Amino acid sequence: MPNRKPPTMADIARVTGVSPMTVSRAFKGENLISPDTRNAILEAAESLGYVFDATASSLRSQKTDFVAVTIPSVNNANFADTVGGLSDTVAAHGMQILLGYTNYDVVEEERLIEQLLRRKPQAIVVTGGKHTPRARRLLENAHIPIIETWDAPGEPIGHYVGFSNANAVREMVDHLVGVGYRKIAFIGGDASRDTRGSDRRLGFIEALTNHGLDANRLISAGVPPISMREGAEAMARLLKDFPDTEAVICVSDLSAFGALTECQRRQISVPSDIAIGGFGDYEIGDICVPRLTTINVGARQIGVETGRLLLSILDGNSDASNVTIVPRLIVRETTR
Amino acid sequence: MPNRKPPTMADIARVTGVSPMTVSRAFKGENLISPDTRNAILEAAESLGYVFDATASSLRSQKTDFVAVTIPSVNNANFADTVGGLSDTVAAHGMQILLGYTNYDVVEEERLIEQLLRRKPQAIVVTGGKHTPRARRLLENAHIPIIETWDAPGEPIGHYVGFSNANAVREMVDHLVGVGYRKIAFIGGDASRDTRGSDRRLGFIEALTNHGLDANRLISAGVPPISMREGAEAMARLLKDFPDTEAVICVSDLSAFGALTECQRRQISVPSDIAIGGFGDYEIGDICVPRLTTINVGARQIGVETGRLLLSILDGNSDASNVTIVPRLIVRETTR
DNA sequence: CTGAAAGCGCTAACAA
DNA sequence: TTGTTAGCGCTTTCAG
Repeated sequence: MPNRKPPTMADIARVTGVSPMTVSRAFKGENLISPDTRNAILEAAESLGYVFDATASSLRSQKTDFVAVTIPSVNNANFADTVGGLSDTVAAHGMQILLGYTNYDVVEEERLIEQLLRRKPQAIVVTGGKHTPRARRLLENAHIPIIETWDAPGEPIGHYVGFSNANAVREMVDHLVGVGYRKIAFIGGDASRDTRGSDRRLGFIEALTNHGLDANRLISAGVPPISMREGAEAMARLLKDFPDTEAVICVSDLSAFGALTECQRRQISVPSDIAIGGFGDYEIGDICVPRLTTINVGARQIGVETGRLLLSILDGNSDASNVTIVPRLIVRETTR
Repeated sequence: MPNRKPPTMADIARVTGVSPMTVSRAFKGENLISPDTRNAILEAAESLGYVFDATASSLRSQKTDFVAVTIPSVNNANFADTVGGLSDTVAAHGMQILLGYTNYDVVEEERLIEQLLRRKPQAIVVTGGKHTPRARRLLENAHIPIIETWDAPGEPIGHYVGFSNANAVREMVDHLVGVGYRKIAFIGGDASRDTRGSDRRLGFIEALTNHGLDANRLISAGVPPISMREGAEAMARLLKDFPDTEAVICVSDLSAFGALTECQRRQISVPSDIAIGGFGDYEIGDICVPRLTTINVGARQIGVETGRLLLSILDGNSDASNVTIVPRLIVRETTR
């Protein structure tokens, strides 16, 4: 019958005839104790089925090697790419991501941040720059590096790795106007929840206004995140309410693809009858027929840069600087 | 100037004039101490900016409330749905997901499992039923509930919530043969890495053989996961190597959609010239034109059931039983 | 290169 | 309802 309790360093110490401290050193690194002792310890550990207890280590050393991360949704290729880039970058330094989903809701985000901070992460990465006052306070009081991503926040709490969603859309509007489109619409979600979506709509309105064009062709597709289906439904409404629309910008490639399918169902030709622009450069936009004009915001890059920034700060580089991502307009086949 | 060190329960105890134990009880629940004392403690905590230390709590109580989870890829809507369902289910009981990505590699999975076990999770959920011998041993020795998902493993380590990938594809083959298709192909990834993908290919071969049909139209689309683009490339190869193919089953909806776009680019009509079947019932398959015939495996349901099973086991229900998911064939427009 | 002592912040166990 | 004592398993610190 196997022992009820899992072995500890003390058990290994006893078996090997050394002190627990030596066992600890054996696990910590290569050159802290003699190679022979170390080998004996590691062998004993393996044969006892020892598993290092990160909880005890964390408590004593006050280092968890956790990085807390909040994203709006699990199921979004853009945020998944960011988390992937971040995870790969920090995992190389032995750090673990602690992930939570806000469901595009700042109240849920506050609850989540509180939960995550109890785990004593070494740093926290949040998506977006809008938080409840209490969430802001919690973050400020945590005394760990804080990185806001996917936004260039007006008042950053700590650092940020982001870009201006408004400017990105503005660039697309400028391009569309430049090639001759005048009656341009926007499909996005309800304004209140998704701040990045709102910023994109704002950029759209400002850009059209700057060109002296009407910015009243705004279709709300429901509560974020906007699905492909909601994009299709919004396109149906757009075609009904503003049948003379020449081009439409969608809040994401997913809704843009949905809008494209609606056109296909109605034998409306894209881009000759109507042009479509997306946002986010998802895989689908590069393969669908016709291929989607979109904006690449370097989702994975955001994660990688966030990881680098964070490691640099934790490394004592206190004047590590923010990263501003420059989104790239990618003109493909859904616009002329 | 603010205090350097964050406040502890001892600090709250001092301020409130009670013992640390009473403070601990105040955070634990409603009815352990008098309401007045509790309120005073919670107020003091808030004004001191206290944050509960889950690390210390975990060490002392030997309960981390972590659930470790390994999935092949961050960026896959099916696995994201599973994690979402699991996360929602266990979060209601105060548990936190600890997520890791194997990149479809059992060696990476082994490394990951070792890392995750150091955090002393209460349970571990792995995707798939194939592991390295050492990974198996680590899991068995962990003495926590183990749940294998997305597969009905031949030799389960602990519990499982899964289905037979082979049977699911078999069902689709039976349907296709039933409606008259005879020359049927399969597009999938390299056999070695993705065991679920291999099982699907196996099911394909067995089913065709059972019907007395040739099962030699096998196109390998590269290293898993197979992207939309790789699906398109595989379709191009299929059309070249086996131009008289009547129907093709793809290892996932993503590759199926890619295959569909390749047909669209070549003015090949689906399903009249060639039929396409997918796997996984991703959102895209329900909105693309024409809509994709596919198999729904209840990705989110797998997560929810896994969460329930796990909570039931942790609740002391030692004879909690495995869950076998029944995949549903969804016939839409890409097959006749 | 190795060891002894102490303690990280919390809570189990027992006592009042 | 509240308090006291001890200790979870590791590592910091200091000493050899």
